[in-house]
Amino acid sequence: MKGDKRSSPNKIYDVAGAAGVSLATVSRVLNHPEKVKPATREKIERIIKELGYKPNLNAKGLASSKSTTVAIVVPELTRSSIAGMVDGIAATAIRRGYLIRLFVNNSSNSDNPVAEEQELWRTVISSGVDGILYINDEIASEYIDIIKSANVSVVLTNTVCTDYEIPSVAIDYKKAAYEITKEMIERGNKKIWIISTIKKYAVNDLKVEGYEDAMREAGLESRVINVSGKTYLNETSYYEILKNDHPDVAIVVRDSMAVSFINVARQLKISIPDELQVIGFQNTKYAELSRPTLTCINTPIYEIGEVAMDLLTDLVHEAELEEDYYNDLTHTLNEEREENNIEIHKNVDYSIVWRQSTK
Amino acid sequence: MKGDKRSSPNKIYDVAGAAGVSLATVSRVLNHPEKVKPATREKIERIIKELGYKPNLNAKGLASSKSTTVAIVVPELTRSSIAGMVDGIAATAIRRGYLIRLFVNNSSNSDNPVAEEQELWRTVISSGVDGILYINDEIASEYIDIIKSANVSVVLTNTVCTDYEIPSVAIDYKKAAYEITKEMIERGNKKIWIISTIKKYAVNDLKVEGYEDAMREAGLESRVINVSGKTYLNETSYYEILKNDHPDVAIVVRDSMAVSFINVARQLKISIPDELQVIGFQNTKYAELSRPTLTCINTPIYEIGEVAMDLLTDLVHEAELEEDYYNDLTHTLNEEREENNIEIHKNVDYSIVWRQSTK
DNA sequence: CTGAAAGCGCTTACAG
DNA sequence: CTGAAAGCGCTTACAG
Repeated sequence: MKGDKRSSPNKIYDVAGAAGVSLATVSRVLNHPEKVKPATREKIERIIKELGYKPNLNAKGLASSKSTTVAIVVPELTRSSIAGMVDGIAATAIRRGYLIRLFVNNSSNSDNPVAEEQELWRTVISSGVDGILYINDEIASEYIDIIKSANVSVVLTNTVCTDYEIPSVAIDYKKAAYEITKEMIERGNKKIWIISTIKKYAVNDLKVEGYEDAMREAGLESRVINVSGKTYLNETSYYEILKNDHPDVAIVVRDSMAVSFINVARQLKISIPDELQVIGFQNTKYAELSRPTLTCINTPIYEIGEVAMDLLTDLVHEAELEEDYYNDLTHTLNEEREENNIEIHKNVDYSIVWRQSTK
Repeated sequence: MKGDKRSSPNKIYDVAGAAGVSLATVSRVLNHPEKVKPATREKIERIIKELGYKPNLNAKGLASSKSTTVAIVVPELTRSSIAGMVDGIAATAIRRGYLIRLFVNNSSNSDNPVAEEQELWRTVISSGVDGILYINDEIASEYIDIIKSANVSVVLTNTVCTDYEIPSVAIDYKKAAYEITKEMIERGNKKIWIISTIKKYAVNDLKVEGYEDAMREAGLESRVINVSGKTYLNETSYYEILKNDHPDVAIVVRDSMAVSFINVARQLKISIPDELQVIGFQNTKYAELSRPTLTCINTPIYEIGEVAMDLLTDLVHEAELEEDYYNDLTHTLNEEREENNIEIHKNVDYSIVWRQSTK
């Protein structure tokens, strides 16, 4: 018969019994240790350790309506850069004592993406998390109302959104593209192209805008080329383009696409970086394994994850304090409420890694 | 004042009230619909939809001691192949109605890895999940006892383990290495090397074993070269090796390492595949972006994730049925219990993708 | 087929 | 500083 050796976990009652106190006191040691006499507290802490007691999260969540869990909503993890962001989030979550509930957002592959994603938001919100980190290219207005009417903090993580009220952490891709373009112009290059994706990604649009701004300022003509993100498709496009003409500099919105571009150029005997310089975005391992190695805008996605999780945690704590404040009727109505000083929009700095594909 | 527009979610009471039934009936519609009269059921289902009612998971979990949540324990997601596995798991989890709790296992970076990982296991188990998917290179015996004494199903996912009692889903790396080595021998190659990692990974040891078996069988001499997994370190090693000598075929345990190897060989004017053929494991995008493109053992990690989650779900259901059976005292003691027919060890097939790095 | 009621394991005002 | 007790939102025998 199964289950014989299966030990059922210790309850808070067991700890209380072993310590000779009531379960209320054990609970206090766990949640408000400052309210418990040090001697009692230390004894209970010792027993908790001895028994390996871990509170039942469902019970705790139900009683306190806090789950110490945040949701992460991501598109596929294999999508470049998502995994690194989640690693950053996870590391910070552990540090700040939160568990993670993972939702993979597959709505873009659905027949009815809007309905599916609204349903996803409802599922996420009702799953009882304290906060939500949303990662995507962009977020559509259809979901903003759902977010605002829900009683949870949300941080948009590297996700383009026009609504200023929703907290966000991002990289300023437009500025990055602007600056690298300007730098290449200052180095004497005039014929600079940008290579983006056929499929509209808000993030890539920003890069194109930054590029176009720099070109316009310098009185140079922009050329935006849109190709597939898939290697086996874009190589054909690259070939068609490069067999006739090539720029001095190509800025490519993803580094895997930049490596394909280099491969095709080399096949056509276009010398890199002498005749053609190539710059990618992201700085994944592709850049290092390419020959010549690829110069990149390094976008610190791990750090984005960390900053986003830190911000979310701060917002959750803030919301709890606020709730306590309004539940506490002892203060007078006109009493000054301490200001919320959390900056809800943060940018993480990018850097440039110069390698062999530029001169 | 914050919170004005925040709507508090509907409770099961609200649904019951709107439908004119007791909350027990609503709960039955949710959990045992066959026990409710169709007319009543349909009415309640309609109201649930109208109200957008979602049960509180903490309450549900507490009352039923089932969380419909599984834990995934992973090393860093950026580690090659992990993200793909998690995507496979997540897709299957949605299909089978489970939520995911994500734990990133950082114990290998700790001062006291064993203690830290034991603590992690306790945290995972006590978090009240119905099942656990554990992903790693291998699992040490220190944790097996914890697993066995816990009241949850665990599936080791692409993780080497010598204990036969713990369910697992994997790729037969040893067989894959054996077969590709044999194939290259049959094609007339004699000087075949395998390139593995300095750091011991159980998964890579299996590949080396398979290679060595095939070489021994053919009466050929094995040569195992261990280098760093990091591109900027292994390129130096490759250079030192290749400047003196090179094999007919190099089998490399990771495709990113194989691409580095190709890059160094080309730099030394060793012609690929004419003088040197290179084969990698995994078949990530690196293989496609390499020049020449890289022949690979394609290890279907997404499918591993799917199969593992399916197996876990089956085991969880099985455990529930079993529990019901033993709780139901109406059956006679000698009555035949239907046999558990779940195969707890599954292998997922690999394939070979032939590209330009072999002839 | 349905409802009243106990109970899941916690937290937290409240009273002392 | 501590304990008795109510309550969080569900599930599920039990009785009808």
